[in-house]
Amino acid sequence: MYYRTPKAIGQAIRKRRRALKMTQANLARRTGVSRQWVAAVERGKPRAELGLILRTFNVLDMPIMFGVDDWSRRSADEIDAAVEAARAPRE
Amino acid sequence: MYYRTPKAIGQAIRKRRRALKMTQANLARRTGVSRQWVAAVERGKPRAELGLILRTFNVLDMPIMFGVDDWSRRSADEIDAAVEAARAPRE
DNA sequence: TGTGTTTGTCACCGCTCGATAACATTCGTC
DNA sequence: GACGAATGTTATCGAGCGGTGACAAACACA
Repeated sequence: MYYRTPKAIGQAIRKRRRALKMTQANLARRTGVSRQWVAAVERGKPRAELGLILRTFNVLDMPIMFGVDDWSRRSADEIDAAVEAARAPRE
Repeated sequence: MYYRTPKAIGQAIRKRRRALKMTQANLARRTGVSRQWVAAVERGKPRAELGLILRTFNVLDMPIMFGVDDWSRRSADEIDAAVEAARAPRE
């Protein structure tokens, strides 16, 4: 399972948080961010800070790793199309 | 291999970009960001936007997945200590 | 060495971030 | 339904983002 969008990241965070029986406020306190920030991120906030996201991952014990697709079999146009499809407005 | 800090993320992006024989300018154009942004992120910029980071991952075909540690075997204090150790100043 | 490319860094600007505080809404349980 | 907890949402504020343009340093190669 790969995660390519802020929305997917947010859903993963929420799922993991609930699995650990933590509230947003609890997670926020441990991470060192506001409760509102957690709420926004779980709902897919696209412009959240990378550093805070990573700290959230650490608190939830969900470190990331990379899966690498076979680049050589894809054309530049295919890549551009995939990127465009994954691109969301900044809202 | 897990990636827990902005610096580790930046190094992974640079390594992958070079493996694909792309310049920063080339990657920036495909991702839809400035060349300066790519340079800063590769050097570990902690407050970069999540959405732009994910678009960079997509362009480089390095989608992320999560490894999950065994939460039940770790105490809250251990988690707090690990988080504190991983926490970097915003610079 | 000389030339072009790639990367690092800076100032400026418009815009949004995240924290805080407050209030509304939904959820869970009785 | 009633109650408290959890979550969603908004306004305000200081601070920093990312884009642009510019310049210098580092690098590659003939």
